[in-house]
Amino acid sequence: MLRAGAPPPNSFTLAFTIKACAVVPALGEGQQLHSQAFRHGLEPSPYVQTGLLNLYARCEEVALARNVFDGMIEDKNLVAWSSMISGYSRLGMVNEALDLFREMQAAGVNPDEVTMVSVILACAKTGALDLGRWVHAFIDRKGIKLDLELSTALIDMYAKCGLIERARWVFDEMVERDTKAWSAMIVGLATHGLAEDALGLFSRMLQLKVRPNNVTFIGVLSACAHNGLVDDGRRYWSTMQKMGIKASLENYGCMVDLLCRSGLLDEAYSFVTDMPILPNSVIWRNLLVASKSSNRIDIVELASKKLFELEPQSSENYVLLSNLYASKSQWDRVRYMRKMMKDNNVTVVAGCSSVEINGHMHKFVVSDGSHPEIKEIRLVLREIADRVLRAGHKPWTEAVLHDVGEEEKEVALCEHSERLAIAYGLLKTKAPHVIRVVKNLRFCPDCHEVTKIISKSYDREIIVRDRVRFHRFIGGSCSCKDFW
DNA sequence: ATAGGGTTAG
Repeated sequence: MLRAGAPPPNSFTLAFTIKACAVVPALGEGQQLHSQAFRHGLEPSPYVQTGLLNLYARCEEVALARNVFDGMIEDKNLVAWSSMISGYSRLGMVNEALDLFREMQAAGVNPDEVTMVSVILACAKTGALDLGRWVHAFIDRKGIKLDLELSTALIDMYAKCGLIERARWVFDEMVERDTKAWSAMIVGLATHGLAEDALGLFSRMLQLKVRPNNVTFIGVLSACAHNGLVDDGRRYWSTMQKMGIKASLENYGCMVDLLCRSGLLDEAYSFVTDMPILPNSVIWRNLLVASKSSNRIDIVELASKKLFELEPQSSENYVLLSNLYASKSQWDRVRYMRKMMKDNNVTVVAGCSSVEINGHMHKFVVSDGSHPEIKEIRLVLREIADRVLRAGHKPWTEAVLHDVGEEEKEVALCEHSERLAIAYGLLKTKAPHVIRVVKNLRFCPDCHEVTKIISKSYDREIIVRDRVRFHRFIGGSCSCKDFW
């Protein structure tokens, strides 16, 4: 790396090259620079250290980052704390991020705008609304300035946590807005199914001569897709080309989604086959789901073939196809999918739910017995079942899986991840507390119904929601309407 | 002369 006879690096040259590796990001090259720092005795330089810390954080190597962080024995500065927090946030490790944030203040270091962006990001990523709101209040209380980046992060956080009106409020308060700020707001409105607002905002953006980018168009196109605006969507697609914005894979994905939801399967199919770039698994999956209720066996076969080529290890695809065949009573094919899973050593990854309690996110997966308080949780679960039954409702939803054994089925039914999270929430809070559960996968209308009963019976407001989707589905590909 | 931050489909 370093030529013979070249002048030795100093803390300046090293810091710059490390930063270059961080922005790429290039882990291997960065690590070579790390050993150079050792060799030339430049390790103690705070600039080199924070550079390395940030490099590892951006490479999602949080353990390596932590190593550097812990090695900074002298006073850790604000930049080091912020970098470490952002490393946790990037990985969605919201508890670690917030614990560190608290630790930082205990150490007498005052956070600034940059620190707060990372903290807000962690809340956005995990859907931790109570925490997010607390962090926003903290920002106000400390008089931290809502600059362009922090405002954009707040808009995104509120939108992802379901408070679109708060997101709008932050947006309206901004004195200066760039493409990213507009995009965050437009995407947020689109996820909430507010097409009219999203598209209205987009035209205001154009009026004000702010140039949109491909992310802005993700918002615009998905707004159309969520609301069945096929013609508008097509028009915006050509607008995008006319503006000289190169469509990204995500933009193509939005168009496929638009056509699929509107029941235009043929058109979606030729759109995919005519794409100038290779479609990814999201696109093939969308097409597969859309062709579920059609007679287009050819599309089903091609899409599943592509899916298994692209993601042979993803259980999602096997389950999807297995359920598709089951819905058509093609049991031999269902069995074949099961066999394929076994042969390829694919295991089902369970969905998970989290619940916010006293500033921490507690995560649960289906049938997870590893929680230290699982005994108490199970007692609450039993009590819930009794109360729901007394209210005249079946306590558990029917299994979606088709050939699990009876015993296995019993467990799967009783210990839905969101049910565990609700039970824990009931255990840890007193009426009339709001229990907020975030589910990583979509939950079924039946769960919604049961949740209402639990809510009433325990005098607690219980909100179970999907992590990021807030719109109501329309069109042929999805039918789940009950989100809240 | 050096360091940490925001928008991305289903």
